[in-house]
Amino acid sequence: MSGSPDDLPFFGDDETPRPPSAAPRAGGIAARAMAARQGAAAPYLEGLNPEQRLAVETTEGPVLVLAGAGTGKTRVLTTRIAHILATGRAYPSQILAVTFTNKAAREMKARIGVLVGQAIEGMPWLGTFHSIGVKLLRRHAELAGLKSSFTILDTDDQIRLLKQLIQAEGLDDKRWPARQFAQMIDGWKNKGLVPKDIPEGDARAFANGKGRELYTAYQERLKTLNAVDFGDLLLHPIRIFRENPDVLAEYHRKFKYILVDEYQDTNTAQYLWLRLLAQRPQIKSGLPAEGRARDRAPGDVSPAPAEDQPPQAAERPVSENKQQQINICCVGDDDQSIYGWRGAEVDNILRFEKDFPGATVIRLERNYRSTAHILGAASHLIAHNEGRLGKTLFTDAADPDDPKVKVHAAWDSEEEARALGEEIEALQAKEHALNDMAILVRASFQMREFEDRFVTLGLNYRVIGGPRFYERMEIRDALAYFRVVAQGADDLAFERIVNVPKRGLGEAAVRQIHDVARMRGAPLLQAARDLVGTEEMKPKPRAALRNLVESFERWQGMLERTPHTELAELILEESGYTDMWKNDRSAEAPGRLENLKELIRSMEEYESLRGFLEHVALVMDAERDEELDAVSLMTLHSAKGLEFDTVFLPGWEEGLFPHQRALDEGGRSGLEEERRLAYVGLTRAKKNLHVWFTSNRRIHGLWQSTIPSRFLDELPEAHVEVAEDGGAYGGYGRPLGDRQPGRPNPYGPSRFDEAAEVFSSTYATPGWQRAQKNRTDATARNWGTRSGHQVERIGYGETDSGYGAGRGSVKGRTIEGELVAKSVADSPSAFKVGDRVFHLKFGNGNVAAIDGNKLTIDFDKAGQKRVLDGFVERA
DNA sequence: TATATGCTCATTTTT
DNA sequence: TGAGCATATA
Repeated sequence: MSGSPDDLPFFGDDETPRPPSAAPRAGGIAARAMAARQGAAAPYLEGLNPEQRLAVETTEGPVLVLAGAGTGKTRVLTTRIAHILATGRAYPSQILAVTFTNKAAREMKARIGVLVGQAIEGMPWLGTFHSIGVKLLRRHAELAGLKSSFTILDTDDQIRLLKQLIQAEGLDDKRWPARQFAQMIDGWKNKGLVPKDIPEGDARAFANGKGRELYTAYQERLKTLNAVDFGDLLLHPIRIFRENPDVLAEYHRKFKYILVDEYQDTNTAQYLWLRLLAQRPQIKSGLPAEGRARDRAPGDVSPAPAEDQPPQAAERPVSENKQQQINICCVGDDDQSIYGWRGAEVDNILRFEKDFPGATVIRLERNYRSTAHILGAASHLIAHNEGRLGKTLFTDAADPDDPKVKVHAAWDSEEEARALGEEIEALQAKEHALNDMAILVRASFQMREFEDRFVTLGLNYRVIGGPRFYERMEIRDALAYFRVVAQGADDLAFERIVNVPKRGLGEAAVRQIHDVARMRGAPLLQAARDLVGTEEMKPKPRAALRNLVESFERWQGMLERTPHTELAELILEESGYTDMWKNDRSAEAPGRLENLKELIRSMEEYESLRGFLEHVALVMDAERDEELDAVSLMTLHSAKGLEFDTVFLPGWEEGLFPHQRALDEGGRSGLEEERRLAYVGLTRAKKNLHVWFTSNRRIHGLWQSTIPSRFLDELPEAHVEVAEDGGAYGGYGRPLGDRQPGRPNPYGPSRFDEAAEVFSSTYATPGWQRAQKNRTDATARNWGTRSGHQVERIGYGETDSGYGAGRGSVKGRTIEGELVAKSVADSPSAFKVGDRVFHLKFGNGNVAAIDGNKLTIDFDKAGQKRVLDGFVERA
């Protein structure tokens, strides 16, 4: 982002835009532009299908491209930019292109580079919402009461700050956790709400009604720290635009084309931000934000969010202003909106045509990724959602040999992992690269079982997602040192490392520094410097502090003349930070030292320490090792945008997927988002798709029986088959003997023995049928209600099959508003200590202890386990 | 200041 | 169940 010519002069390069008719410069673009104008298809247009081409060539006016999974979305976006440039419609700096992730931005830059050649000097305004926000804010910082050198706080800093504020208010920080409040603030900022705008109900909900005060105090504190959080990167520009029409007008003049990737993921703040930039006189009549009824969960009685208020004056189109038309093009897929829980408003994309009257809507439905079976399955599933813009993916590349989508059953998660591992090994034997396979789970706890299994098998795997490099403790500590050196006033950074490694500067010392800082209105480092010159501190801490302050001064003095990697290394050495880990005997210590080395290495790419810090604040991703051939393991969320030849989707059980919490908290729209998540999962696969479910899963340490996900039932029979290993219980792994032959399988052997048959006829087990019935009976209106307490016992031995069972009070699980499972805790346990019992998974054993419906059993073979009494019977 | 013990919580995650 | 956090304890 730095170093582009656009950074320095204010609007420098496009004060005098080249008129479209000007003679093109010799070279790549010009030649192509000529070609384009003369009607000969420019080379970059070749190979586009008609819809894609239309999306590329409809450069004027608002355009919405509904790009289904695997339909060449990125290609359209990049080609469109190339086209705009090549035909001389705009300079690179007149195009605003926003993405959500750095990865997407990087990819786009690279691809445009390839299309256009090096004739352009990069795209200064191609980046994430946040990186562009930083850029805007650095230019106009003073209008937000900041200095342009402001620092960007991450979540960790944010939480520490909030905690201080909560304590300063005299509130109990356990009753009112800073983390939770940080989330609330995020939520407000996602909606574009500053303290005075937040709904009264929200304001009261936190800290004995002090929510609003705390939010205000937080914003003030940020200002004094000359800092912003991620949300501010959008909010400040919005406010600046609203309050300074002249500034906004500059950008209106500047940006001729706006492109937005993943529009379905935009939140309200991003929407407002975009609309400010893209507003045109035409919008005047249909003020978009009005009368927008958000889909709410029943029972949500909080007042309408402020986003429903009419926009403020500054946003209103200035009709008399003869501004140029700004052409906005949003690309997205409403069916892949899976981030509602973090503020994304699917509504933004659903409403596009109203927001931008006269918009051209182009659907990309030709899929280049998956087989017809996979597409058929995905399309059929997603068709169960209401409120879609509607698309149906198709492919021309149908091959009769393509395998159908396979559904597999497993007894429990352990067997699921084992069977899946075998499947992978079998594929590997058939020369399939592990890199082409992925396991996509709903929740990260599911990964563990696979990891364990793969370790046993010696199968390479990689976890995508997980804790990020820059979030690791040692990295953040190191960065804090660098921050203090580069920006002496960074109090949060200073605080983080004053006593890391331990220098005897405990709570008391820090308190003292704080007091001085507050009294003088100076940063902590400054205060510390003053403090060591006085007698106020005890000798020991004073010496330690003096040493630290002097070190910082020394390092700051070296900042300009020492190569930054060298300086960084020196800082970590001299501060004792490296030694701290060298002396640490714990298992992670070597890894942490390795990470620190990696950090220094990664700094080499940057020109200076400051440049590096700027990058780090926004780019939180780490590269993956492409060399290794390994199976990818990740959540469904992190799989969006990726594709693999073979995809495994384990854990398709009610309660896990769709996740119970999504159902409880999100109601119908929660379910629909889960379904979109399933759709995302299915459409990641190019050739082979395997879906799994188990009958038993351990939740919070207790074994629970589960029923197959309703999503399985929403897959079309024509494209799905039940895997031949379907008798997985017997087929894979567990020897029959383990299962006590002759004993009736309490949970219903039919499911496993006749899996194939069973699946094609809606999983004809008793439990499933009952669930089915409940589902049919329960109307959609019942969402989220607690009424209709229907008691049911599933399986054998008075089993409680509900998630959350065994937790004491309310038991059972809601399926579309009906309780199908129930507690057995109300009734005294049918067992007593010493009873001989049998358990399906663990075999025979003796009851060692009883706690409500939870039994501790000493199993003959499996050792001591805790299980629900519903899972055992008398032996 | 280091270790022990208790308590709470348990989807998804970018910037 | 078990991880992460916070307080208790010596």
